[in-house]
Amino acid sequence: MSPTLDKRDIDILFAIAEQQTPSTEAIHQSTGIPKSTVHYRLQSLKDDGVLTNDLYELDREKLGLEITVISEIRAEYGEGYHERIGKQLGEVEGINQVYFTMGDTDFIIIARLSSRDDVEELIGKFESIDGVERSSSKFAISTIKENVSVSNLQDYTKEKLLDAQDASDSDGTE
Amino acid sequence: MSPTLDKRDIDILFAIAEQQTPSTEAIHQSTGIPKSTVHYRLQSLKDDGVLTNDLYELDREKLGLEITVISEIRAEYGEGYHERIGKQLGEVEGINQVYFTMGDTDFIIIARLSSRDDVEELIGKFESIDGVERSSSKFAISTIKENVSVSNLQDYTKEKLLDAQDASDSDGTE
DNA sequence: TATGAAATCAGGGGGCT
DNA sequence: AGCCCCCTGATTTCATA
Repeated sequence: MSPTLDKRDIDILFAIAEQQTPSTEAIHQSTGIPKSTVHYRLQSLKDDGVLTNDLYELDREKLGLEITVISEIRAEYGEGYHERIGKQLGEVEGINQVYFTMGDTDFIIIARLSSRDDVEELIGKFESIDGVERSSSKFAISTIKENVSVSNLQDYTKEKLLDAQDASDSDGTE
Repeated sequence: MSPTLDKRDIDILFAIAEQQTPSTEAIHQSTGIPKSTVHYRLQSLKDDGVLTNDLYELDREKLGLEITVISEIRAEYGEGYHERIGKQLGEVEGINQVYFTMGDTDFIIIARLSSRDDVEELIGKFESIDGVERSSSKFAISTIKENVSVSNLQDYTKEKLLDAQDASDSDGTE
């Protein structure tokens, strides 16, 4: 089932990462691989599901999502519990990442929000999920490294994002 | 300084997220906003730094990076420490995200690796960074939700990724 | 599968509203 | 700012090895 990428595939993927663009032309220029071959390989990578979608990277501070919350969640144990709870966590507005872990916590989630009120709301939301026992949250003072693409927008409603814009307009960040 | 996105900008961004493509044409079709206006708005979003780069989303399991490690790191306190340590953490091979937090830990990092050996190596690496006191790591059994783009490749060497491919070839995943 | 050449189509710019 | 229209050039297809 493994796609088994060879050196050429990896070269192409790195070229995309380095030049920050998936353009056939750019890949061709930096790797020397003929344009149509690049095209051919890219097609295979997409078919194999290695590359999924082509989306822009997004600056979430600029979107007004300036607060990063990292929460550890402990949940009741039972048949199919993780799956259901994990799924529900993923649906909570603002949650960008959900990891199911082993050890003393069951889930670790990372959320991006625009206000203190949102944080309270977030915690309220996941504590109200059936099976969630308790949670412990931390703020990230700063995000030193993280890549996120536009698809994360689907974690929010348009309304929230518009509110977030208004908020950052009036808070002197102008 | 805030870019102040209006409803139209948000609509365009959501269109990209929903259709999983940043194509001017696709955005035009789904929003009804004229092509050249879409073009104009996209340009502004790029100029403002809201949209950074256009990169593919990547399936890291398929790349052979099947292990997710989440580590909490405690570091010595001092002038400019976080900045330096955070930067060094970001440079460790395999680390995809670095958050600087408040509370009982100083950094939370998330790494993607391909083998047990890599995990040991990873922990060795960040514990050897000057100023790092101790760390506690968890494995994610599964990643329920997460978006990542090709730029994450820069967290690895080509060699590692090729090795990862070999490993998944011979482990019966074929 | 890989490639060169040819055809197609989307992206980007000029200028008017 | 918004938008129509045209042109350029990148993407994709096709035929061949």
